[in-house]
Amino acid sequence: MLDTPNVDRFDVDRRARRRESTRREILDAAWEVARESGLTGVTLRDVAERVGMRAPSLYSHFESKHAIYDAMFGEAWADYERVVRVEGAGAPDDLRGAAHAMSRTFFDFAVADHARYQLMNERVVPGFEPSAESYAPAVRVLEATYAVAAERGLADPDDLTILLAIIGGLVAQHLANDPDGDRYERLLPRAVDIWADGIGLPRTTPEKDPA
Amino acid sequence: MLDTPNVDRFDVDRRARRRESTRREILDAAWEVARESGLTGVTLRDVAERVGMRAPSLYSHFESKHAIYDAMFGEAWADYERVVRVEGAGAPDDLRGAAHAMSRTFFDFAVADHARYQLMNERVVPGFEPSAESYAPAVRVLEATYAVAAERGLADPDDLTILLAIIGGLVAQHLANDPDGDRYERLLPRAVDIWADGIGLPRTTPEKDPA
DNA sequence: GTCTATACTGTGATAGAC
DNA sequence: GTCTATCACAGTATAGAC
Repeated sequence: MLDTPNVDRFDVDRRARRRESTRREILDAAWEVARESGLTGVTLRDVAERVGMRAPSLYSHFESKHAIYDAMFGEAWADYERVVRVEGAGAPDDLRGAAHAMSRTFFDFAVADHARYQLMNERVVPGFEPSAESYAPAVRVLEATYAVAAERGLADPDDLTILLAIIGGLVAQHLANDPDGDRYERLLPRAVDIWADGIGLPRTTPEKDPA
Repeated sequence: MLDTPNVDRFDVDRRARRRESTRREILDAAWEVARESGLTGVTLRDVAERVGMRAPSLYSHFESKHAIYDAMFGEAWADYERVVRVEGAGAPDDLRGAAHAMSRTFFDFAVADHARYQLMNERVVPGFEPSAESYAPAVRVLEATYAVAAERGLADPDDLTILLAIIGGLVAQHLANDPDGDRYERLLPRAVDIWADGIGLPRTTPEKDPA
């Protein structure tokens, strides 16, 4: 007795795939609710209803509400990582130009989905802290950003930290004070240039020959 | 009948004072809970218990939980306004020096009480928006800041907006990533100098004679 | 006006039947 | 896996004691 049941590999695959797709549906519904009702406006009952379930059934797929937030967090940063990889490919060789491109990319991504940005970068959900696994893409993006800057001749990594604070500060002001306007978006190029001037980068695209 | 009851002005005063002091006790308790359990960790039952009441009794003094947050919001900005007035009195005459002093003041005030900063400057409480009355001191502080900068020769007010974003960005990073450390505090002077250099302010305290 | 008791609705979460 | 039932806890509305 206690023999291996008659379940071949195909059944296991199918079951795993089905389970994955249910998780996907739940996450899609959660994103939908977050965009409509705000990040903290997400309720399990609302999410469950959109996938044709009762709230407790969600616990078959996620350990808790925070686990759903956690999966969303990882997804958001993975999405941003993809965007950075695509747009970063065509980034200018000079540090100032790269800073402009990077800040634009970040600002646009941030502003496109307020709830997503709050989840990624602000501490809006009371008890939530991302797991190491979900945090990984965020770390990768940051490390890649520092590497890109170093390649383009950034002397002090602290200066990049400051640039990131500048951009984050403008995004925060935008979301808090002028979410539908362009008051802070307009300041973005100026802010980046102030930073570039402030750390002594050359004004225009530098020529290749040093002599 | 229906004569004016025998209540003189003293009784009215005393009652008003008693009412005010009860409000004070409630607000103090609310601040206490906010510092201990986080801003969103404040519950009416917890606040009520600390002032020796039941939760519904708070409604005799505040219309709602948001009304308590609103009073706290106004109080926090009024406190900061007071700090700015005191420390601003001894502010340097040059714009760079004033920027350094101002950013220090703001950063220290922000970091001293995380819950207070979240209430003042981040959108952490789901449905809460400050009333016009509570918002007033915040507006006054901002206007005064722009005035101080203009007096010291700031050419473009947008540049001050950018400075404020820089400081706010550093505070946000501090609170999110290194609340007990000094990783971002250390960057503050450098960030302000980058800004000052970037908008073309002289390096040292300028001398009065232009020739 | 101030406070309490009670209760209503909605939340995340758990237990157990099917 | 999904359900129903239920729990503990939240904010808050209401009625009534004082």
